[in-house]
Amino acid sequence: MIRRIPQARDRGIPDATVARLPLYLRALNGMAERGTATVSSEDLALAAGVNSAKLRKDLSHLGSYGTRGVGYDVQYLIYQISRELGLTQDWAVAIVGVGNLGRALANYGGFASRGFRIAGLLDADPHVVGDRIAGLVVEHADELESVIRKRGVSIVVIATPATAAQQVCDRVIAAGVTSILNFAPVVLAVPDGVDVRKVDLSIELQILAFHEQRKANGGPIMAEEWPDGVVM
Amino acid sequence: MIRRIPQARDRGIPDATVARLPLYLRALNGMAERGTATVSSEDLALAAGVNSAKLRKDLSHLGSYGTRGVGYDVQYLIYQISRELGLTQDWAVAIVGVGNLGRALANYGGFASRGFRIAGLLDADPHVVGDRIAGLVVEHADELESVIRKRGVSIVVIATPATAAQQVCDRVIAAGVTSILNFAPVVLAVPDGVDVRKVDLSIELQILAFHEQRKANGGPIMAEEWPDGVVM
DNA sequence: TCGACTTTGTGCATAGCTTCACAAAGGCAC
DNA sequence: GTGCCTTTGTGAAGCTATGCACAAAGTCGA
Repeated sequence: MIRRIPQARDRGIPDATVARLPLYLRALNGMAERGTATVSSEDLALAAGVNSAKLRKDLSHLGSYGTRGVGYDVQYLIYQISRELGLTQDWAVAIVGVGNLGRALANYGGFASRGFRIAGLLDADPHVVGDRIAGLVVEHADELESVIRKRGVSIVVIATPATAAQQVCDRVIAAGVTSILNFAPVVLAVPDGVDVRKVDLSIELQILAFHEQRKANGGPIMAEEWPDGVVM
Repeated sequence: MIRRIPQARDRGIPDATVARLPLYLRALNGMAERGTATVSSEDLALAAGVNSAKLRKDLSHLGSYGTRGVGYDVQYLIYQISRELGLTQDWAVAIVGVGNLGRALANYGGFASRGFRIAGLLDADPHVVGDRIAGLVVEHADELESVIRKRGVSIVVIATPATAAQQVCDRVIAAGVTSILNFAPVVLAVPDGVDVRKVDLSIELQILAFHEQRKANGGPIMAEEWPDGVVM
């Protein structure tokens, strides 16, 4: 009865591998553009910023697509990874929340080129509704369910303020969506079977600050006590 | 001679733990705002979306800040986590690339409230230079080194197009910066001792698409062969 | 003061991920 | 063909992270 939702154990492709496949795909696309026909695991690993043994093991989870003594056919590998990731089909994506971040996402070219078609932009602010962004007219958030159903949206991007995120989340799940990309700084509560991925702009900075502090101090501040004057 | 740069083994705090501390901090801040004085590992874990044993083990790496039978003092724990992450000091951050994403970052309230002060906005486009965003005037990218040195910038956010990212990266490293948050879809090459964290808007969508495909098909497409008509 | 109750901190077992190192497999020159 | 060279794919080992389960440590009422 235990169903681990965000895991990729279906056919045994480890999550860590799935997370790196888009990286390999990007490196391969760059090579294809430059006309490279085949590539060794060593070179591809270098371009993707990983170690070559890891790359080979990752690819081996998809199948045996290399040729010993030669390497991997760039075009063929692009196809295989794309297929595995589900990028050979078209995904209709709706973006909820059209602030600066929503606009940045709507205009980001990296989506369309990978099979992600933006099928709707929605916002609750009447001042934003009706704006034309990236070729789409912003619709009112009230239309959320209807947009999802009519346009076959299967992935929803939440780029709303934190306060609205859970409500939007509940509604899109009720409308049948099971894949959500959340940019709002909240932990969304979702039922089993729904995948949520989270991108948090400030968490990354905080992790950097941690390392930067360590570099600067050569160790943590040793005063572990509560400083004077702070009320407990 | 092997120096693992992006690792946090300085005082033995695992990377996985460091990555979750900001999450706990956010949950704690919410509780503090609602006036909660103490919290159990169970409740805090619930709010942060992790399991309580993991939370306790994470916190135990920082020290023994809980009280058995009671829980954790919210204010005290906020202080300890903040200190460990280096958020009790002020960090000067420069954002390079003021497109939609750069603007979203500049306007994002989550930075200022955590000790990250935006000390500079830079762009290479003369049409953008001079714009006033979030209280700052956008400066020309030529000023990069001077802004970094004069304002004590220690963390740089790269929000430029992919083509400019490596060049910007090289320049900020030459100017002494060792912590970089990269939003451009490229793998940056950096020397030892420089931390790069990467946020990739399209990789997350691709991972979602993978899981969504698995849900839809109940397994991978079984045609593993190269489709007819595609040139190898 | 004492005993019942709560909750932390952690030893241990397990699962997952990374890396090494090498046999197996294919290409290529002659 | 044959033998050498390159590069893949993978077993095995080591490392990191997770989660259980419980002793230790504290609170609180009587």
